[in-house]
Amino acid sequence: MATIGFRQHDHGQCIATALSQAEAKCAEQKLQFTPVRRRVLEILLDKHRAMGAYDILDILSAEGMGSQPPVVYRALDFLVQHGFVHRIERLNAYTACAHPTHDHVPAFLVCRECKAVAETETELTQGRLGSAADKTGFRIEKIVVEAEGLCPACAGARP
Amino acid sequence: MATIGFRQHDHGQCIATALSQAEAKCAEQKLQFTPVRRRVLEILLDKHRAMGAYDILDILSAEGMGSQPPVVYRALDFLVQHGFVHRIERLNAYTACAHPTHDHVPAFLVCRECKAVAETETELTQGRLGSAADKTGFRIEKIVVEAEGLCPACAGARP
DNA sequence: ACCCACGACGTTATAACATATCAAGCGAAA
DNA sequence: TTTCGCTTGATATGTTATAACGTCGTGGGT
Repeated sequence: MATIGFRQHDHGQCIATALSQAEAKCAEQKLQFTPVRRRVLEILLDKHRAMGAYDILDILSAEGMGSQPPVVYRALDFLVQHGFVHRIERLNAYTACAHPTHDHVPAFLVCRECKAVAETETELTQGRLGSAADKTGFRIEKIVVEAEGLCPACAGARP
Repeated sequence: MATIGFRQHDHGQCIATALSQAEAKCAEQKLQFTPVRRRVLEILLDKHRAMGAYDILDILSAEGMGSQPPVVYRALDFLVQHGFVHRIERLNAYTACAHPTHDHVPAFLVCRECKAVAETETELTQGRLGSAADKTGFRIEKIVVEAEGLCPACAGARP
């Protein structure tokens, strides 16, 4: 299941697995996997694409789970903080993590046409960025890598 | 002048140089380096840090150069498009390019405390991101690399 | 059993960032 | 001189995010 994205897969299974993994991790770390948090993760897994906070909020509020922005932002903060969800800076949007079972520096391929997002991982930290940080005494805590371009489908549609 | 940032330098000189380089490049490519565009670049060079569009707009409007958001966004679009300015996705902010004379994939070190920004360059495009793109048929057009952490000053202030 | 500290959630309001649209000015090309 | 293209002016609105404050429920210490 490496480099998931732009490909077919058993989606019901994929959602169920991810949800139960999240549940397990929360139990283990004594985190509260509350209904709102669970539902937000479920929505992101289900759509399997980057979604804006307000897109998610629309769904939540249609289901009577809170209709104000802070509700969804708090849930997203929690999910991001614990690695279940990543924020795509380029889109101001959020997407479920494709490999939540281990720590990693995620990297994204974002289609500028259809906004589809594929997640992969990157080594980095070394290389020029790391050495620039060392030289200047900068202490890196987090790295964002996002590539923008055309996904196969959109490139095919108008090549 | 590689990896400028978090360091002392002759700032007046640095601004003058960058401005005249921009001017030259615009002349060469028949681009209009209009007063608003010039002033926005100058402001970013002067502050030498990431600034929000509305921070810049405040300054512009105090000087009578247009007081509505589109004015500054249009200028920023122009400057970004031609490589004089970079957008920092992590901050929804903008910063003058540290090496505008050649094409490059910029990478940033962003201090989460004081929002200072240092620019460096990165190889990338190869490595796992490139190979993931190849595998899936994704066509990369642009890459964003941003590291968040603590700059020397802020790390020193509370270590 | 009590209470109280803490974390989550509800709600209002507002801040911050960005764009659509249409009209007007102005210089260069035809 | 007319026309074209690009820049700017101006209004309105859309989108993303957070501040601030109150309430509620749970679980630990007494």
